[in-house]
Amino acid sequence: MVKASESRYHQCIYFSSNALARKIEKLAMESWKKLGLAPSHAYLLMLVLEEPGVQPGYAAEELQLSPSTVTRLLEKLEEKKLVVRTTEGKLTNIYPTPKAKELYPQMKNCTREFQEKYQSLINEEEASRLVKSINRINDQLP
Amino acid sequence: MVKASESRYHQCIYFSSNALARKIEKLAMESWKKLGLAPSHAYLLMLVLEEPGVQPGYAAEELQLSPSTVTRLLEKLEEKKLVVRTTEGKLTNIYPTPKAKELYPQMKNCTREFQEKYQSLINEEEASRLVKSINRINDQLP
DNA sequence: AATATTTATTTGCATATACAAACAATATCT
DNA sequence: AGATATTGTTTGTATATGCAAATAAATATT
Repeated sequence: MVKASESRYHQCIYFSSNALARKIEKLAMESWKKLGLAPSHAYLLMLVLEEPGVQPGYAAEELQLSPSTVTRLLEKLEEKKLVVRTTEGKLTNIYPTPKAKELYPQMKNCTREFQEKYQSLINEEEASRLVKSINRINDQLP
Repeated sequence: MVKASESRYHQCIYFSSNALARKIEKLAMESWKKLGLAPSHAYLLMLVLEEPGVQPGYAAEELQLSPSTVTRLLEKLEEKKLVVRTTEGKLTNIYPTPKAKELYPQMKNCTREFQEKYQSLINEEEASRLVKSINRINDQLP
């Protein structure tokens, strides 16, 4: 693999940001694999575990995903019997199943493992600066 | 939209990097829309225009995409009569069509427009620092 | 109260991307 | 030269994601 800093597009945030996201995604996938969950599924499920009854729209905001993506993720989590949705009028509430509750401690472990994994690869201080900087810029973007 | 810095996952690089990539992708899409090209198609096509005869594997490295993704992008560009592939043995060369060559100046404009657009939204110096920092970390990741 | 507007969620459709396997050709080794 | 390994590309299949439209319910307006 050509180093990012050697690619002809190294100065372009389009490539840098995409490449970073894909690499981090892959790292996260490794950590969550043992539970058979993709990172996005896992984080959504953790949100549901931490706030039972949470609504899809709120989850979408928290996870910075579109509502439709959250619907799709929920379909998968429901198939796996990890959440149930109850609809009252126009509102939907999402609840974790007992199976999901049992999984929670292992999920916390995966989170920790992921943090450890990427902090072993990246200088911790630089990583933390980077995240702050990315967040600041995310807030400036539409 | 909840600010990135207010989301419960604001400290997690998984979310930050994904959110950034999606936002930048959207910004880039706007710039390229007028030519009917998605950003990844556009950058691949520019590479082909700048290095006629380039091979898919090399393009994949430059664009930091997998070879199979490049194949898929090329299929689309071929459908649009913007590139042709010639295969000799196991090697493939990609060439721009005259139609693509005509498009080149407009493509350069889109690139510039995209740069301007995101630099109007983000403090230029901070953006440049961010890109450098992202590249450094990309190089540290597997 | 009837109509119009807004809000929350889901669907239909489309794009982007990758892994693993399949091919296909070339290079290496013996 | 023949067997084996390596390399470059494409396919089959799967995941992730979003936009725009469709639904459906709640709220506001007249």
